Amino acid sequence: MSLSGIFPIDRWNFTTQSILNVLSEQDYSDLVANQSDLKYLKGDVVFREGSVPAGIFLIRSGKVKKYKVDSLAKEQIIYVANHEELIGYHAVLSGERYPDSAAAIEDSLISFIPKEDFISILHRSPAFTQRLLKALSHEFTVLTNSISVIAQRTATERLAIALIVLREKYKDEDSDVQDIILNISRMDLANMVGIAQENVIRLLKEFKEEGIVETDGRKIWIKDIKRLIKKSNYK
Amino acid sequence: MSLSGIFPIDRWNFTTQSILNVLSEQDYSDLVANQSDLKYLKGDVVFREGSVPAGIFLIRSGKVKKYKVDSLAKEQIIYVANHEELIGYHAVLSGERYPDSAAAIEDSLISFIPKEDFISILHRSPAFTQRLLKALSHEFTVLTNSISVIAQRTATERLAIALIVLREKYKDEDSDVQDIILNISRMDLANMVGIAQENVIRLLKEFKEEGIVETDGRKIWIKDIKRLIKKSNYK
DNA sequence: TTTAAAAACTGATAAATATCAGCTTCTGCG
DNA sequence: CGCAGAAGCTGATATTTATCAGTTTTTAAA
Repeated sequence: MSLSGIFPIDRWNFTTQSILNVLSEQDYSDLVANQSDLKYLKGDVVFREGSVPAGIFLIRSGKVKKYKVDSLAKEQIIYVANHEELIGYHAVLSGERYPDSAAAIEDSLISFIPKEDFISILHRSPAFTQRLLKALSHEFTVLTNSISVIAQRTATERLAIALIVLREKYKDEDSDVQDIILNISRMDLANMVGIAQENVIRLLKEFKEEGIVETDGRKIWIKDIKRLIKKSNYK
Repeated sequence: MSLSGIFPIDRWNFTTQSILNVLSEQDYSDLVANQSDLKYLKGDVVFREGSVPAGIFLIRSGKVKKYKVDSLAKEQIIYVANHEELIGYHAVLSGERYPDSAAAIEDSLISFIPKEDFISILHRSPAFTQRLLKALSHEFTVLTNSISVIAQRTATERLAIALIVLREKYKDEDSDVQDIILNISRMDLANMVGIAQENVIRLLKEFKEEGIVETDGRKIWIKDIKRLIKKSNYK
């Protein structure tokens, strides 16, 4: 799962994608018995920091950003969740309010599962519980990684890392196209990397001049992943 | 548990301190049956990033920093664990190598519990598993918080927050002294806050001139927690 | 108690990043 | 299609933070 044999991409992704695989057919159908499917348009909020969780969300298709909003209205994106990922379950498990918010960054189809059903399956299936423990522990690795990078790396390195991670998320499984197109705003990029939006633009320009990326309007093509990894200065 | 009714201190602390309370007497004694107590001197490494976990650690007394070392040998402190806290269990649960390192920041007494015993109790006690799920979910809140603050706040605000959080950890439960003394090096502070050590010193000087802290050699007294919270600009 | 190493501290300067104001280009909607 | 609002872009400047090259103080070991 290592990208180009150098960049440890698995340290940047949660593994919630396969969580539900450990459920028996019966357990799975019980879990989703009362689910409701909802369409979210780009920008729509799924849940908001500080509110009380009523259940968990399973992303059927699309992409969702998890973020915190600072007192000064500055947004920090913590993670971008992909299709098949589970979100919003931490707060249910810890019995707290949501510590972050979630919003669709592209049109998404998301199933809502009431927390009672989630908890009931959790009590019934030790395998599911074990799988969740494993997933949460892996998340710890991912967040730990993020803290260290945000605190210690330069803006250029951080942007490079963000692009590498996003490339993986935007890679369509069944196509072998080399140039992956990222469909993400400069603003969202800035909020992932923790720098000003203007600086994202300037750094992208730099990458463009070096042939690492190409842009057309708001689209971003990754042209040279090898040099992007070099830019990221990873390990 | 809210500090001065303003600063949400619980968002900065893991809740592993009470994890073992849910165990029955039998389970607890089985868990610690093969434990070995070890003394760690200030600076001693407990485990190192990248190594394979053989068990978990229970801090009996003292304080331990969890940190990542960057490629350029820069250290980022992720968390400071206090007595009664459990560390090193994520890697056991996720089946990965340690994603971070741990080292004593003061002389500590730490019990090592073999991973087989930990996992066996985990399988035996659903209450323990639930408690761990809860703890891990809460950790998610704490790390999320850290990411947002490190990425978005100024050095002054971050240092203020670090001091508030440390004050809580250095507060002796059975004394009602107002001035809490922090026993932490400027370097460790710098590595928590993600700024240069020289700037920690300059900011501390500023705080000193404003009567918020006092220092004597490497000791730091928190004199005015209210103004420190104001400095942190929290919420 | 002396002393060498480590940690704390200082001022000057360099580098990185943010902010601001304005301009241009996209994009979706009537 | 045309148009308004949003997003992208640019250059100048301000601000923040890091780096460097020391000096002083503290600590712990001989």
